[in-house]
Formats: sequence, structure tokens, C-alpha cells
Amino acid sequence: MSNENKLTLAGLAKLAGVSTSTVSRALKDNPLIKKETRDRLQALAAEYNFSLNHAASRLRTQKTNVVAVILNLDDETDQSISDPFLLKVVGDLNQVLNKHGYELLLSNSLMANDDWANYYISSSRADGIIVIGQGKSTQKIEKVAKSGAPLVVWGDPTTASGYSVVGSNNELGSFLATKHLIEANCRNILFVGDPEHAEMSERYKGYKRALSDSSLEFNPNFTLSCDITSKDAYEKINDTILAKGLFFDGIVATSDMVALGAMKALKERYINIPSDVSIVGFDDIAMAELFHPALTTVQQDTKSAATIMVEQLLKQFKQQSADSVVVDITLIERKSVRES
Amino acid sequence: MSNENKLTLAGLAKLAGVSTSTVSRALKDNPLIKKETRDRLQALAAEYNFSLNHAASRLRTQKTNVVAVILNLDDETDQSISDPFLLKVVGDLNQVLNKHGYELLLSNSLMANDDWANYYISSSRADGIIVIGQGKSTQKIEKVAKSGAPLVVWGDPTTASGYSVVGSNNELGSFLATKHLIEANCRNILFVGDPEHAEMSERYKGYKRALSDSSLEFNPNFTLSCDITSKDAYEKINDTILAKGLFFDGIVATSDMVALGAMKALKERYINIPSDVSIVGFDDIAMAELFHPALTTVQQDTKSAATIMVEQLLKQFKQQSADSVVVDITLIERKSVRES
DNA sequence: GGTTTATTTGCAATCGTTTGCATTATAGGG
DNA sequence: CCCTATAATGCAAACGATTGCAAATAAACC
Repeated sequence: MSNENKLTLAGLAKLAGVSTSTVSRALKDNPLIKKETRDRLQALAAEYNFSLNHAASRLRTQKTNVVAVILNLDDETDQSISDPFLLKVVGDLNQVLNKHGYELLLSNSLMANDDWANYYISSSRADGIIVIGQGKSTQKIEKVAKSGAPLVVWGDPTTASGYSVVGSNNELGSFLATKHLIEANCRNILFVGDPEHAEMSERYKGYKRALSDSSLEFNPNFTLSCDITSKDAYEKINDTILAKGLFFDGIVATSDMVALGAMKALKERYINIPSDVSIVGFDDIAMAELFHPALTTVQQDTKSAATIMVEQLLKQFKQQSADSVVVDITLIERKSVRES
Repeated sequence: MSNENKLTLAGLAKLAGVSTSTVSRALKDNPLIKKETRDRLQALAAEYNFSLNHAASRLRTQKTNVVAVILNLDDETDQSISDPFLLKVVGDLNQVLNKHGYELLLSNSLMANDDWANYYISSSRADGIIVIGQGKSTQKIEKVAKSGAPLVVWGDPTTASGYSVVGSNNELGSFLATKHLIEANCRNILFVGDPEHAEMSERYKGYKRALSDSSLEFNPNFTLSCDITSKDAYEKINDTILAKGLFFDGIVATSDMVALGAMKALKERYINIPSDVSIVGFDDIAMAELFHPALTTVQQDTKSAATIMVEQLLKQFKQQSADSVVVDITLIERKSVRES
């Protein structure tokens, strides 16, 4: 109902007895317009509760001030849209984007039929795209990159790619995690995660490097492949123990959710953490320290990651080229690894 | 770079040797256009990878196909944007909205200077608004409602309001939770949460009703006021026990996060759950069953809540009036309450 | 006071779709 | 073969803000 006679720039102009161009400029605080006029018009706009039609200005300026954030989930696995870590990243991005005057359009990868650049950029729904997660296949991402659309992806920055990816040093993080277990005298360390997943494969490498660095032999039987969900981790750990008994004394989990799932399975079998099995996670989600025992984990700094991602995107808006950047990780020692 | 000579409707029309209106209609599968022409043009569009300029069509149709979802957080408390329950709702909403052809514009309440209707609707950034959380004050929400903008809020649907609110029956949920504790022979039940918060105050009522229903006396000393965060719950429980000892044998927590924070505090003091203290949460976030002991809690059905919310919003788009609706809750019994 | 220069404002085209109405092509009927 | 009814397409005016350029006003200088 209030939409019937929405006040437009032209309307305001008439009220003020000036031209639309003057009002337009005044509201943008353009110094071309005399200070007094600006003030007067701004006051008037406020009084009448005026708001610009953003659709019109988008059309004219060819700029949306929107960034599409795509949760790139693998269709098969159900690392659901409610994965706390992913959503934390979304939350942080939202904050940073807002600060720069951009809005966040949230999407999951199932929307927008494969051609993201086309759907979001060409159709001017957004000025740029941030993809969260490289998943198992980077096809869609590369398609966007090739289109030349502004793009930043959260993933593993150490592997070469034609676009800007920011993320943690996964290899190093996992190396440190594994080293930490070794220093705590774990000798039979299980890697739990999905080695085919981009970031996770880097973590896998770090795990292997830590072993060889300590002259321990890598044994493929100590790799437990599972999805990045607590549910799957829980089930896989259960199955393994059932089948082979407790043949490990340490777990490098590929994410906190995986770690938590594993811990649940262990606890149910009255396997003590950390004395029987020590475990270290990855991410440092809010829940990590609430668990009992509090989870030792590799912290990803999502706050600064978000800041960097937005920076890299803004660069591209200014036609500058963006790089991949590595954000620091730190091992947070809590209680799920025994004292060395 | 690819944006230089973006193909427009007019361009396509020229290529096909027809008018823009024909192309426009053909791409919308408008039966006014002969089937053959439609097919031909659609094929052409696909071939050239054409995509409509959405900004232009918004301007023309006065419709954005976007819904703004606002996380209504209280500024003072830091029930952060990463609260898992809230984000779960966002995720579910995203799914449902997408299914109906709408996109989700994510915002926190800090953006958009108080006047949401103006910022999102009048400026045609979105067609409607979904607010998640009533918070402590409903001022901003009422302002939106008064403006006549399509609006649905997630909150407590049982309290009267001039707008459509969907949510769980908080009073009942809390009643059931408390009853469950009583049946497990708890007699000194602590309510932990923020009684001033809209939904939480309903839960508080439920708690009280359960007590009186069982002829137990309500004692204000058994109300522990705290924010809806695990951190605050943890600290408050710690402080209370430190000050007054363990004077309770049951906890009704106002959310799972609160419950988890409380559990952490208890565990650190070697207070056994559930035998010393039984506890029941609210929400049923993914983490709830991972905890040890697995958390007994009141489940809110976010999936169908999201569906209903979107339904109610769509109704308003069609000028129909929307109602408040209560979504079912169910008590999920796990291990944090002792066997009765 | 006239001329130049700087400051303010206004004109009008433009962004790319959509859509009511007019127009043209096609079919149908006598 | 003409006339009417129907189907298919095209014309052109919106939608509302932005902006290069022109115009008008004010200031400055000799």
C-alpha cells in the first residue's frame, strides 16, 4: 500500500524546486553542489523518508553493490549447509562486506545451473563472487575464472590456480597437528578425512610429512576415508573399531566436526581420551572448547580470512589483479591430547 | 573484460531478426509467441550464453525476487552471528526460498540504520523481509509492520502481534522439558536463560507452569539469568556454584548452547551428568547428540518452520493476509537426564 | 562595467527490460 | 476472392537514477 506513490528523485526535486540531477548529486554529497543546497536537500530527503530506488541506480551505474557468496557443497556428501565452520565464514564475510558497503547474497551450489558467472555477474545480480570451499571438483570455479568475473575462493591457497584463493596453510596445519601427537608419544596415528577433497588432501600431505619427518612409517591402513561430517566420522570409526579393534592411539581429524564424531564413537566404547587415544581437530569451531575433553585443534582464523577475501575481491573491482593468500593457523592446545 | 559488449535483449533480437518484445516474451515462454519462434529464440539465447539483465527487469517490473533475511541480534549481548541455531534457520530458509525462485540477501541487524522497510523494500533491494529473532525489543520489527511491507518473523507466535510470526510453542516446549526433569525426580530445578528475551520469557512461563502443575514451589533463587551464549552460561554456572554450592539437581536451559556451556562448567567440577544434575536443552542443534552425555532437548523443527515462513511471505506478496503459526516441537530424550 | 573564470545548476540521453496497444500475417468461412 | 476472426509480432513508452555537457549564475579581475 505504501508502495502506491513511492517518492522518487523527481518527486523530491519538484518538492524542492530543483532538478533531479541536483538532488541526485546532493544526496551523494557531491561537492559540485553548493554546501547549503546539499544540506537542505538532505534534510528534505530525511524528512520525507526518501530512499533511492536501488534497481534503477543499478541499471544506470552497472553496479550492484552485492557480492554473491556460494557455499560449494558436494552434492553427494551431505556436508550440509549447516556445517558450523562454513557458516562461521559466511557470518564473518557478511560483517566485512557490510563494512565496505556491500550486501551478501547467499547461495548454495545447487542453485544457478553451473554457470555462476553468467547467473550472477552477467545478469547483474552481483558484482563479484566468493566461493566457499573447493570441494572435490573445481570445474565450476574455473569456469567463473575463465569468464573474467571478479572471484575469490576459500580453499587451499598453496596449490596453483588461475584465480585468487585464500585459505589456511592446510599442509602445515596438519603437519603441526600430527607432530603434536607424535610428541605426545602417539605412534599409531589414524588420519580421518577425505583425501580426495582439495583442502583435505593437503592436510593428508602434512600428516604424511610429519610421519616421515619423525622417521615413522606411513601405513595406508591408517587412513580412514570419510565425509566431512560428524555423522560419517562416527559411523566409520565405529565400524573400524568393530572390524579391527583399537589399533591406533592418535587421530588426526580433518575437521572439528569429524573429530567430534570420532570422539563420540570412542566415548561410547569407553575408550579414554586422551590417554587411550589422543585426537586433534581442524577449524576451531566455537564448540571445540565446550567439548569434554576440550578439543585440541588447528585454528583457522576466519575473521582475518574474511577480511582478506573481501580485500582481494575489491582489488578486482578496481581492475587490479588479486593473488592467493595464506592465512595463519595456530595449534590450540586443549585437553584431547595427552601430556607429553 | 567480458562485460564490454554484453549481449542484450536488443542484440539478440537483431541477431534473430525479430523485435525485442518478441525475444523477451519468447524467453519467458509466453504462449503469445508461436511455439517454433519460442524454441528458436531460446536455442539462440542458449547458444550465445545470453542472460537477462536483472537490474533492468527489476526496475521495469518493480519486483526483485529477493528476500532479505535479517539476523536480529541484540547489540549488547554477543549472541554472535555464528550461533548455530540461527544459522541453521538461515540455511533452511535459503533452501526453501531458492526453491520458490527467490534469493536470500543476508543481513545482520546492525546494517540498515533501523529503518528496514525503507532500506530493503522502498529501495527495492528486496520484496520482503524475514526477521530471525525477536530479541528484547520489537521496535524495529513493528516499524516494518506498520510500513505495510511483507514481513514474517521467527519468534514466539503465541504472543499477539500485528504481524505474522512463526515459531515454536516455547511455553509448551519448556513445560515438557521441565516436566521431564520432574518425572526424573529432580526437585530443585534451575532455569538458565534470559527471561527478558521474547521467546525465552515464554520458556520461563512454561518452566513455572510445570512446577506448579506438579505442586512444586517456584523459587526465584532458582532462576539464573544469562545471555544466550555458551560462554556466558559457563561463567554464570561457575559463579553460582562457587557462591552457593551445588543447590540444584536439574537444569532447564534456554537453548542448547546454554546447556552445553553449563555442562562444561559442571564437568569441570566433576559433577556428574545426569546423576548429580540432569539437564535439558532447547533447539536440538546438530551438536546436541554429539555431546557426552548426549543432550536431551526440545527440538525445533527448522525445516518445516522455514517452509511455513516462506509460505506466509509469499501469501503477502499476493496481497493475502498472513497469520502467525505455531510449529511443532518434540522432546528428544537422550542421555543428559537420568532415568526415572 | 565588461570580460574572463569559477561555481552551481539543469537538460536530456542512457542503462536494458517489460508490456499495453497497434499492426501485420494467417486462417477460416461464406 | 473478400471479409472477419484469430494468431503472431512489433512499436514505443515506461521504470527511476546517473552523468557528460551545456547553460546560467556568481565571483573576480583589470
